[in-house]
Amino acid sequence: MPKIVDHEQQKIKVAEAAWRVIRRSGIENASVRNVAQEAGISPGSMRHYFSTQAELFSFSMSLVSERVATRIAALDYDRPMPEVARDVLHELVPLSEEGRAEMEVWLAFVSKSLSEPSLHGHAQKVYDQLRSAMLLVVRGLIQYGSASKKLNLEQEAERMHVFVDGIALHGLTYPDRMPPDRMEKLLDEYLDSLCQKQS
Amino acid sequence: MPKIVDHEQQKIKVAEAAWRVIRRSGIENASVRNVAQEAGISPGSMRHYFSTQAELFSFSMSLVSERVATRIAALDYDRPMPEVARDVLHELVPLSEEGRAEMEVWLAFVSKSLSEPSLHGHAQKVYDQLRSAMLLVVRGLIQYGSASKKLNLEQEAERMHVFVDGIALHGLTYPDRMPPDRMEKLLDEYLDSLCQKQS
DNA sequence: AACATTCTAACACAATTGTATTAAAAAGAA
DNA sequence: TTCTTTTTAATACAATTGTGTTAGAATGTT
Repeated sequence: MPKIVDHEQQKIKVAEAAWRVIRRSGIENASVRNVAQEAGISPGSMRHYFSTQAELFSFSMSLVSERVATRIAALDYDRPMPEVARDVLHELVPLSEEGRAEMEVWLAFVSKSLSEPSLHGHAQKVYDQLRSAMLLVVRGLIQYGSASKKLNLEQEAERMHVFVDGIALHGLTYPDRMPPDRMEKLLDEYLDSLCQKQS
Repeated sequence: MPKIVDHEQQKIKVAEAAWRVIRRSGIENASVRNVAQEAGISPGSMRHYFSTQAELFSFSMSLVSERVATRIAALDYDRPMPEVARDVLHELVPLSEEGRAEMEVWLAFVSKSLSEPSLHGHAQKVYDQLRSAMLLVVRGLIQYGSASKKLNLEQEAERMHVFVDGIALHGLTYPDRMPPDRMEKLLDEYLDSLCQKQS
């Protein structure tokens, strides 16, 4: 039968090329041709994986959230909850170069989703997943006994969500003012304050 | 002499047209022609005010921050500090339709500034101005006596900055999950907690 | 009313865009 | 080796892009 190329693998390769173009030149320069060139294939060939630019964007956006979700799922949860919480939050903030790349691209897509209905659904889905993750973290801290049982779960999760995304945004857009060690410090102090509220 | 048109006023008119295009169709569709049409003038005529698209973007971005700054400066500061603080933070979050419009555009520009060096300087300048505003608020709350004198000024201002921008980001990108009344509640509770820390 | 100066509008240009079509190349199964 | 099917590459197309140029309209002063 035919030449067998891992179709999915190829799509990932192209999507990652799209990421690089978006980081380097902005999403408005992520044209079919530019992305294809970055991926090292011909534009006509790329159309075989993504018949439209919208598909490419949708897939590329999903791949970002999938990567982050995979990394979080791969964490070691067999540890004291405060440590786990710390690691989870660290994955949601651009501490490493890899995380930074993903989040720069993510911000570009979220920003585009404001005027691009086809991307809006995914942005919302990830938002809800993140909120669930925050809920798990807060609940875990309480059950573990390090945070007060009187905390309002949803309220505390919402605050955590807002705070973490605020840090991520600052880390992305003002890396000089908000370098990785500063983000870490803010997160650690935040978790400490959460755990030291009187039970 | 010549036909006298308020040059500055005209530039503002064009910039506001650019905002509308950006909100409606994204910054990648804010072409010279589209913006000119939205402004009700001819493209060639627009080039008289902005000889290049980069100039238009730079001016439009600055106009956003200027508007917000003006509104904050126009607040009544002759009141108890907690009230003033509340009003200041409320201006930094998309509570009204006008505020929402400005911040959607602002996010588009900040996102673009990641890959557009010509916009990056302004984003950074506004960041520093915001941080100063946060410092003023925190200092004010402490001097007024509603917040503890033991608070670390810079640290508390940084937290406030992160928290407020997180709320703004959520309000922008997920207005269903984070409607205005929820933002207000988060801000109010945050200020309350700040003021109730033991002195 | 005539003039000087600014603004306007239309067109031109090469470059790039998304999408489509089509013929050649590649590669595993027979 | 031969064949079947997928992947590739090249080209085409109309539309849109940013930026220039240029001739004409508008307007307030003299």
